[in-house]
Amino acid sequence: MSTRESQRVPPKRRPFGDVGVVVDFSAVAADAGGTPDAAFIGLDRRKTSILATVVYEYIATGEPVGSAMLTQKYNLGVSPATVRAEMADLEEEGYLDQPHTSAGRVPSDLGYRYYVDRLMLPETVTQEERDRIKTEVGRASRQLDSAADHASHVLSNLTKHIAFAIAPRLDGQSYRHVQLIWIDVRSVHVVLVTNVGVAAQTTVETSEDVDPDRLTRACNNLNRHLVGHRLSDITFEKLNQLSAETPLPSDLVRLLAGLFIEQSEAHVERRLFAGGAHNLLDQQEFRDLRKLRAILDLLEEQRSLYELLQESLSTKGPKVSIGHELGNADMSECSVVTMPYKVANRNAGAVGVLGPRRMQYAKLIALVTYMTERLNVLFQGEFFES
Amino acid sequence: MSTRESQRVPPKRRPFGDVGVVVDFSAVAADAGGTPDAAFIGLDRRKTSILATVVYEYIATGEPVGSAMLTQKYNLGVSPATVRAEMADLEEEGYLDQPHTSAGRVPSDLGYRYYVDRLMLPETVTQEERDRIKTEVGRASRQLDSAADHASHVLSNLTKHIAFAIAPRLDGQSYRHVQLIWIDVRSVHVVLVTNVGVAAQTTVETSEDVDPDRLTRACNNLNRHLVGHRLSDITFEKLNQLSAETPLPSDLVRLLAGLFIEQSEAHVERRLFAGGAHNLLDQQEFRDLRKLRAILDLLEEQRSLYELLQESLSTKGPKVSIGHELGNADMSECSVVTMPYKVANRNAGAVGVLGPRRMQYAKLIALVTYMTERLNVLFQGEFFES
DNA sequence: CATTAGCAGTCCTGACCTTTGAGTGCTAAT
DNA sequence: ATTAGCACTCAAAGGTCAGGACTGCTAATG
Repeated sequence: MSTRESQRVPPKRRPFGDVGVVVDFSAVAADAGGTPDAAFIGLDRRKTSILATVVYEYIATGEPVGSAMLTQKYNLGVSPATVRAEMADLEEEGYLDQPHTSAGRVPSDLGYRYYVDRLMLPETVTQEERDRIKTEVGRASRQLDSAADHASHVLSNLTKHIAFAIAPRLDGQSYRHVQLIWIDVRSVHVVLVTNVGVAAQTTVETSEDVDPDRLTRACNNLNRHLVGHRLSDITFEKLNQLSAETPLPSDLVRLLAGLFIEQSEAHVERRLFAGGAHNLLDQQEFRDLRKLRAILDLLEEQRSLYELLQESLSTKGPKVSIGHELGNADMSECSVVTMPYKVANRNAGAVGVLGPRRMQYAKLIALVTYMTERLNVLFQGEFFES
Repeated sequence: MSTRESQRVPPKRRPFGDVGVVVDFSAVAADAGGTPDAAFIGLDRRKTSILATVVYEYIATGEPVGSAMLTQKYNLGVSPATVRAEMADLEEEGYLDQPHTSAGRVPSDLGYRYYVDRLMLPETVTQEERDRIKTEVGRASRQLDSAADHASHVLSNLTKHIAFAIAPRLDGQSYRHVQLIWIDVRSVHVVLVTNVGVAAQTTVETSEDVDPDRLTRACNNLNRHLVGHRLSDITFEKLNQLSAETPLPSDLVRLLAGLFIEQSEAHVERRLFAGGAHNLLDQQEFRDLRKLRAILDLLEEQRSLYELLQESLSTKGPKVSIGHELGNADMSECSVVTMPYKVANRNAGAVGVLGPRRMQYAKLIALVTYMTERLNVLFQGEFFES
């Protein structure tokens, strides 16, 4: 029925084509794959198309979209009145919202969700984008933290949103080498190298005096005994035992243990990298300073972002969280795209992009996906020959 | 005359006392030291007092200050009309501005300058502030970059403004130790330790294969020959010469040379640490999003901040730059307080605070000064026994 | 009977006006 | 020299109003 309708009127311009819209009345069915109707759970074709068009248009313009404008701009082949009726239904069913009685419609969380899950067409990453990501990740070389740092920077630049990343967990990695560098009698610099690169570097103030020679011996001793072990297998007891042979300051042993094992809680702020907050200023939805504030505070605090990425660790592909799905009132006008990356074939970290709900989901998914692919390559293997 | 005036009227409250203002009609003269009139270049006593009060009040409230309000709140002992006349003079002479005909007065750059140079009373740092700075600087231990990073963080938290710092220059420091850590055949991790701590740590991708044993020998060779040298004395030629004995990949030699010598240009972004941009949101002067934008872009770019700090390297005490003095149209509504810190008794880095011109100059100077004192202590000496 | 033209109704937006009040500069009196 | 008094200015806040972009409803229609 509706399909016939849209074909009957000879389109003055290719329907949707001019504006690059992702879906049209007939195309939707085709895109749905084997069972066309699978795409339309709860919604008939025309509703689906209208929903897609509304979401697409709203993402593009940021203005509530009205029926007249829609029929005209997208050559829908039906009258505004019909579109209005459909929109009213879609609102009833919760896919659209109306800011006020005499305004157009705006997608609801559910509307965005439906769009993301079933309607939008995948986007690609341009060659320039690839290049920037590749070189930037490349520059991070084998420093695990720095990779996350670079990832968040380049992603925020490319997306013009806030981007964030966590450095890889260490527990899937294996011990290669620890270098204890004597700084002075009361401080030691520690560099931990795993099978994928430099995993940690930090300076400890010790409460006992340290002798340089003894430090070297202890260091050799550690390396002799621990090389090849998975970090998560190295217990505090084992370290203590090794330290008994060639004594190390207890602070140092504790620190090492912390590096190898604890990992999770204490290091939130050290492991999360975020950037691009200034991009929020360009988003019309954040012209309200209080909303802006709320988001910036969230960033500052880091906790929420960290948890978002942690959650995504257990997923496989990209994960989109829309508005209230984020479970945080302050973020109810935002969406987040996250995706885990692997170290030695195991999810070990994640990157994400945070922006207004009105974001280019497909594009961001493509970018985030490509970024994780590069990180996967960076971290994929054993770089040591052993 | 004017002094008698102010004494004739029995003050209902201690003049200026209640609001903690920094100066009153008689006090100004006293504070000026030996030659009282030295403080009043171009301005008589009463004008000076009024200027001081206007600046103080404006900094406190952010509202243009009018004559009536001033006489009343500060018990000046003269009538609003008199104050008005004086204000008109002060405006004439360029110390005050008037946003519009029917508004009160606002300090001009020149007004702030006069206030900062001659009128304001020094502020102190509270015990809490001391403690926070001390512990935070302490946590940085002997990592030079991390000290700058911590400094900018804690300063931005304490001041609620943007704070920034540059990591110390290396050229005054002397070589203690380089650790070359073999990561894989094509990457090496480099840790440079100087007489004050860990000065650099970075990973290089080499274009030639690296043999671990040879790397160790080369490393020992470097250390044997270079220990004790000032970094600025280590030339590219010398490195090449050493590398001839025990060959190192040319990339690595270049990197080392860069670490020791080049320092200045290439590393801007690596050496500047800034934080606290979100604090701008609370400043009423940045409610205009475009101004906010301009400042954030500046931050992003880093160049300007870096240059500000570089300039301050040649000064001794705290340096205050007000509005147009900053020489940057985008910053014409901001002021900056900077101060250098020393490494081994030589200016080697600097910290700064950036905020609206309407800032608590005395307080910020106190905080910045204390911060540099702590950094000086951290970096003051030779921590090695040699 | 799904669709649609027509229409009344809603309500945001922006332009324009008025009022209010804080603050000024001038002047004449002290 | 100082100040009380006064007319004047101008930003900010509030109120009114027309315009316009929508809507939902209804009756007509192929």
